[in-house]
Amino acid sequence: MTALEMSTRHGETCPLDTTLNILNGKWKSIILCRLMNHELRYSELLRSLPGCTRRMLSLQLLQLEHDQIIKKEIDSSFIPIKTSYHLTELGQSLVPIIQAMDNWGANYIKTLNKKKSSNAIVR
Amino acid sequence: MTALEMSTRHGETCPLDTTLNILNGKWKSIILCRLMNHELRYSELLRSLPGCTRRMLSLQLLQLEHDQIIKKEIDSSFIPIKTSYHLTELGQSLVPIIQAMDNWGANYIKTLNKKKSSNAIVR
DNA sequence: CGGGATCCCCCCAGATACTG
DNA sequence: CAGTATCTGGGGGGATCCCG
Repeated sequence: MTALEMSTRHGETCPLDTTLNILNGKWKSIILCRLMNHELRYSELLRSLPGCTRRMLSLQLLQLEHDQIIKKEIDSSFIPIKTSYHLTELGQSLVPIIQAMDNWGANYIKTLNKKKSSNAIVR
Repeated sequence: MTALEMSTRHGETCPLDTTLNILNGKWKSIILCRLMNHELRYSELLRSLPGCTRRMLSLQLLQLEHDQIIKKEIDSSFIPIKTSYHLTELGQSLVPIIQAMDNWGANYIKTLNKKKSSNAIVR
């Protein structure tokens, strides 16, 4: 089921939910981070995601592909075959949002840490 | 467990993950949408979220509160007591991101629909 | 190398009942 | 009114094996 179908099955479509459904997934956001600058092969992605199983990587990649955020390229002229993944145009258009969320997250973390240390002083 | 703790327990902290952990949750995004413009009471929120159980609403509100995105106000001078929820400053700072994600989602949906109809013509 | 199929466990969330 | 407590099942995800 695509992110779009997920967010439209309840009657009214909430575009925000569609976006979150696309990014929602244990490894999707970090996968997109990895693919932001250059394409990567399956095994390269796997190695760059400590703790991610092959099953999970495949599932997450499949969903991102169904949502047309990434595209798979297969080079079967060699054995063993090589596959690589890269962002589609739609995926590229998501990059600014991802960066904005990353920036916001960094600021959020800083703010919380600041609060914590000032609380420590009060104590 | 807060969104920050969730995203830091694996060693390296990914701010993007922190942000997504905050928004990640079946009802959180739509709750934030409801609270974007004005505070709301618990029962008002519940009524504005068809399909959301009281249990789920309580859990989601609790998490958003722990992440310091929203704040609960209790007026116990009356019986029955009245509680209301509103965005914190941190929560307010998230609004532009939410709107950007909403806009992107709307465009995404349009793009997919356009593709689908052009495919229909080809067929 | 790059997956898919299968089994299985645990946790999330729904239903229901109770409370200050 | 504004929540908690308890029980329960269904699905997400890990482990393992298989395949082109």
